[in-house]
Amino acid sequence: VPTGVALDNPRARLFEAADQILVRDGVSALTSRAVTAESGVAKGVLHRHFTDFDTFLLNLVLDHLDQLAQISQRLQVSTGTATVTANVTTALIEALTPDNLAIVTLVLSRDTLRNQLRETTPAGIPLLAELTAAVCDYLRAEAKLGRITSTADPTALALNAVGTAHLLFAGELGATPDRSGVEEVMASLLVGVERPTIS
Amino acid sequence: VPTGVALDNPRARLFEAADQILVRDGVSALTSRAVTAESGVAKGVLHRHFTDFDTFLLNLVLDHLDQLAQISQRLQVSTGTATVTANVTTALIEALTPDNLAIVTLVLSRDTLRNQLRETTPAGIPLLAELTAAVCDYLRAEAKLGRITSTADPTALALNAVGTAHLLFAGELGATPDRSGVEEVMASLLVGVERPTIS
Amino acid sequence: VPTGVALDNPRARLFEAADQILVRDGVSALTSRAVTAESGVAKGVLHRHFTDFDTFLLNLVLDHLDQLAQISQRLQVSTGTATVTANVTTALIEALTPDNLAIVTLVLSRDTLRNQLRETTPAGIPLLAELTAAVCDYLRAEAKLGRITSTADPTALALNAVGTAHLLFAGELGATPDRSGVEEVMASLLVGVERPTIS
Amino acid sequence: VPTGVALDNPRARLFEAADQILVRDGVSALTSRAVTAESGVAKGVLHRHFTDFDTFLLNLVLDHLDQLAQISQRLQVSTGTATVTANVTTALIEALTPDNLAIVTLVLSRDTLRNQLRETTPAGIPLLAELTAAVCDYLRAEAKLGRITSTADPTALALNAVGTAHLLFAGELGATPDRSGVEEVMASLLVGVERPTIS
DNA sequence: ACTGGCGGGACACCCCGTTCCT
DNA sequence: AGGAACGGGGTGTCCCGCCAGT
Repeated sequence: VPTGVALDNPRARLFEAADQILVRDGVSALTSRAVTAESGVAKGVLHRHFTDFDTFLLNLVLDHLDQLAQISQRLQVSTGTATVTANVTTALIEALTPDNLAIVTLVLSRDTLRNQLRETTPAGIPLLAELTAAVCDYLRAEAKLGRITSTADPTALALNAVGTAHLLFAGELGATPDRSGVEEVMASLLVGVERPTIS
Repeated sequence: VPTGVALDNPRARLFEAADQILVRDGVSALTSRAVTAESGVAKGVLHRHFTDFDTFLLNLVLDHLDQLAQISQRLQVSTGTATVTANVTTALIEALTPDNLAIVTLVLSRDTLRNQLRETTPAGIPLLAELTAAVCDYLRAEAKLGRITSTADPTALALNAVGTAHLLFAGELGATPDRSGVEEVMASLLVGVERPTIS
Repeated sequence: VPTGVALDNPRARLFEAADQILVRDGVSALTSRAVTAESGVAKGVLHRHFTDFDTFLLNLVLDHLDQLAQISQRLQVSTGTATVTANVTTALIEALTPDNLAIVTLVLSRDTLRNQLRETTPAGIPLLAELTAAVCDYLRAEAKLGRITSTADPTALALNAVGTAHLLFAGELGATPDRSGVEEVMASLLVGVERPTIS
Repeated sequence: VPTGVALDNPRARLFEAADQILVRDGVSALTSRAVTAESGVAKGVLHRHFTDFDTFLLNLVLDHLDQLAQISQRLQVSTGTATVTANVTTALIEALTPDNLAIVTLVLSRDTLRNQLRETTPAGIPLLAELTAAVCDYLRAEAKLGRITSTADPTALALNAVGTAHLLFAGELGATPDRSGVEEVMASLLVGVERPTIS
């Protein structure tokens, strides 16, 4: 049943559909047909808005990178508030959603995709590298405020936090672990580093 | 083209070929044809030794799990020798080879494979979960010897070490990072935990 | 791009565009999109003036049949003038233009189109059958005038003339053969049939 | 139901299937899938034996050209036997089968195909041009035997015979016209040219 | 036991005819 | 009138599993 109406933000719709497929059926189920079928649009729509399916995937990752940038910004803004452990925990939970974890797996499993992302993420695993950098920046800011000890290495701590969280979150299948457990792990990570805020 | 000649240990040859393909071309290139072609063998050979390509992949992972078990054992044996940092570093470098990292990605990208591995690895990411458990056991043993503080949480430390190392190793593409860098990161992880050995 | 302006005789414009496409790019290039694009018109215009693309094609052929009817009439009017060979040659050259030859190929390659034309052309190949009938009528008229021998079979001669000319013209690709060559062939065909005009 | 047995002359099977499709369903129905389905063969078989579907079509035409060459040879061999009219009629009926007529239409409707055939058939319509040449050669041979008048132009006569026959045969849809009718037309064509054989 | 062709399915990409909102 | 979308189809390609020969 052909309709002459222009779709409302087709890119976003396709991205959303791709996310649902990734989380529900895994990376191997993410085909162009599956995306268009999931979003209830014609096959040609994808190729009208993206030159290639590979290009679509690349933009899908970039879209998630944009969302991650917003989380990073919120983390940065939270500097000096609450506790360092809480702030980092919040950011990790927000960042390592099933969507984003699936995106990470997608990038890892598609070499061409990863190669294309070498421009935005020259080193490390896309998304995780950016997240690590954001946590690192945040810790550096907290260090300036004196909320973590100056002897702590922000780079190592960030790598640590993200690596641990990734292992933790990716281990569960689809289900996000509850906040208290994550916070506990993060606290043990930052023990001896975080200073109690003096009020 | 000779026929009828029995191959010498075809399973090992196929596994080796699969590893080479994984490291060289990525998980998406690991097809049954690629495996048989890489090992210079007819397509039918794979199906004579494995009922299914999925079964082949499962056994490939199990093969790597066996190798990992040997590394774990060596780690356990090293208890009390050298330094904790050095021992953990050695184990991580031995365990997180490009081969094994590719196997991890392979498992993550193939849902059926991961589901089949739920029997051997009920929680966590296959290979990484086993590695974490091994490190945890090792740290517990060191704690008994008093080489790490009794207040340290071996589970959290192990998760930490493996998560960090995975992020570090998987970030590089194919190239293993040099030992000194890894040892540094592990040292910062174990700072305040590892006690200097009293001689 | 002005909108709302009624096109000047859109049917003729579309037909003309179709002819250009046929001659330039061949029958396989004659799609609805090509026609509207060639005539610089929106895709919907074609369907506003024709219920169907098949209907458009049918009317395209009928349009050429109309033009052919005018040629036939001119041939009939020429009875008694000049020479029979010259008159037939003129009609064939006028009729078997690259446009019309492409239309013949179009009809031959589209079964539905040919079936629809069974009403106007019950037997033979559309356009060629009509042309043959016209030549036949003309020859009969000349026979009445005594300009060709009464023993000649006009039907066979007409079939002959058109068949030969079709082979000759369709062999060239786009280029119409020069008149002298065609006249020569027609003369050899009518040798022993055409009587020299007694003045 | 896969069978490991190598197909018996797959090219011939595919050609035969293509012919059946052409005659039954027309040129527009001749797709690669239709060919493999008609011959009861897997899709990949066509691409295993031909690099391209276009290449397949080219070879299909060349195959028919080969068959035509055999007919031409039989015509040449018949020189001096029976009557010229009978021999030409036989050749035309054998050559202008529904198969070959469909092939002619196929070539006319596919520009790329025709362009590729410019090497074998530089001028004229493929198959018809070769047939015309064969008839011309035959007539020349008969002229040497004195069975047709030396004043007759073999080239024009051949063009005439083939053009007329093509019009006649292609006018019928699928059904070959009966021999007597064709022979009558050919006789009228050769009247005044063929000399009665003196016994 | 190994070899190599086949069956069948899926996928990306592309084109076509058509509808219909803006 | 213009242009986006739609559904269907076609091609080339890949991949896995299978099995008759060798």
